[in-house]
Amino acid sequence: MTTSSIDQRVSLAVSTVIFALRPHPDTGLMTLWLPLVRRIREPYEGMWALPGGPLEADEDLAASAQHTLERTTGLAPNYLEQLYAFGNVDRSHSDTVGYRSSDRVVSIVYWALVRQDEVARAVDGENVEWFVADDLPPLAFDHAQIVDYALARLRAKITYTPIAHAFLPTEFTLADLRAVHEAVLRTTLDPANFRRQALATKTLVPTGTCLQGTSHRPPALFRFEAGAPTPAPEEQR
Amino acid sequence: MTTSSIDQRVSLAVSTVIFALRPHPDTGLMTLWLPLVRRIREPYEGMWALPGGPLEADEDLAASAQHTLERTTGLAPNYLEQLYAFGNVDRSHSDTVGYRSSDRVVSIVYWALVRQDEVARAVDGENVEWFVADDLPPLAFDHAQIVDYALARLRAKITYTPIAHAFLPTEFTLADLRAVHEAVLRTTLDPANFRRQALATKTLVPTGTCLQGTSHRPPALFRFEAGAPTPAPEEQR
DNA sequence: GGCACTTAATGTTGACGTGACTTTAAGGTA
DNA sequence: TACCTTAAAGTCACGTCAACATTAAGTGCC
Repeated sequence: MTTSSIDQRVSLAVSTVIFALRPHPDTGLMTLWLPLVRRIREPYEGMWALPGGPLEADEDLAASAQHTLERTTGLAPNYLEQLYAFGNVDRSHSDTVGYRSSDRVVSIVYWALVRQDEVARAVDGENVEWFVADDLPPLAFDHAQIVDYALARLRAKITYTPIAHAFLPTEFTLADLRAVHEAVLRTTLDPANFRRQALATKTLVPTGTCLQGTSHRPPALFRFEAGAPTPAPEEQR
Repeated sequence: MTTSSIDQRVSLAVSTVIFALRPHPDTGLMTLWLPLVRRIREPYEGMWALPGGPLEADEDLAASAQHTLERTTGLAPNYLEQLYAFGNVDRSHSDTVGYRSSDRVVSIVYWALVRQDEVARAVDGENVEWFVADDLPPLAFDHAQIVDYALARLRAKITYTPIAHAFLPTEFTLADLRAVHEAVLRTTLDPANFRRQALATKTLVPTGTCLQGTSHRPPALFRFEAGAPTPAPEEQR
């Protein structure tokens, strides 16, 4: 039915959408950011793209994502999950740009969350820059759609799974946790109701201590319940 | 950090977990079945495996899944969605069997649903056989885990998304729809409550007609609301 | 010290969804 | 006509949740 054309080969890449929280320069509000890498060769030379690279023959998929991440941005993610495998034939030149790559690329895309303090360690190198997730420049390939999908996934998953802690240090207040939700979902949440829901999940363990040094009633500190951070199905059992 | 060993290459395959409903031979109850293909070469020769094949260079991922499906089982799925990309290095010889394949295989796995009347068209060839999804023989590679994951996904998704209709013809009664849910989830559901929930989704359109020839009150017929059957993210927008 | 101010934490109330169950409707069959 | 079966609609108690109110516990200012 389908005869493979000789001048085209399928190669496999692993890319990652990495989310982090930082204050917005204008508003000062906590906002979702992600690091992008500037392409230094055709196609799409000079444009911004997701960090990624070819899959090495002796690397697991998730390991490949982590290695490229470490190599390009210096980041160690606190949460990593497979997003989707993008592999349509036309995706290299989907933006109607005249570029023609001889190789067809199938990208297995992961999405990752990093802690706020980890962001500080990030290498802001020559060709790596952070952008506001909801206000990105034009991206290479189909990476804009991929980011959209990752954003939708993050926003959906944070509402029914305790992944917000992946943005936070080991000890945090309920206000911290709520701030993460509000930043990700871009809404305000009722503190009282948020508390009730958060405590109902049973994934929060009170440390017994309170945060001191506030100019008001000191909030209780919590820790996230130990437990596997959503293992990939290949690692299950 | 990682030097690719010379004797190993990464190749890409697309496989599919196909679900269909048939009465169980013993109990007569509606049950989940899936077709498997007998392997005719090493590794795992003679064992049962998911239908699949190498990705052709000019084929989209979903198209590849559909083509292999058509080729091996003769089936045309009514629903097709990407499940996961399995690509760990050790997955070819994960069962401690002595087989050694020189190539490493990354499988992009889809899951599919076929209508009951479509199952009749299925080719029950020499090397294709249907099995009860929850009572499978030992499978080749890591396919048993893949099926488990697909089963979990199907059971989770049918509870919050209207995909049950993919098993049914265009017109059906609420009892038919409920029977699908009961077969997939292996439970009994309260008819009255199921009706309320089903109608609340607004995805069911009454045809106005009733099913005749029953030895009791004739049930109303419904049609599924037109609408894209969960497009893959690459096809969105 | 007393008061204003801020956030933490707890309580209250009404709307809504859901599971278990009951009642009525509409056919066929003995 | 009595009876059986399933369809379809209705009832009720319970739990969840958004919205709002109240109390608790600190700081800073006069």
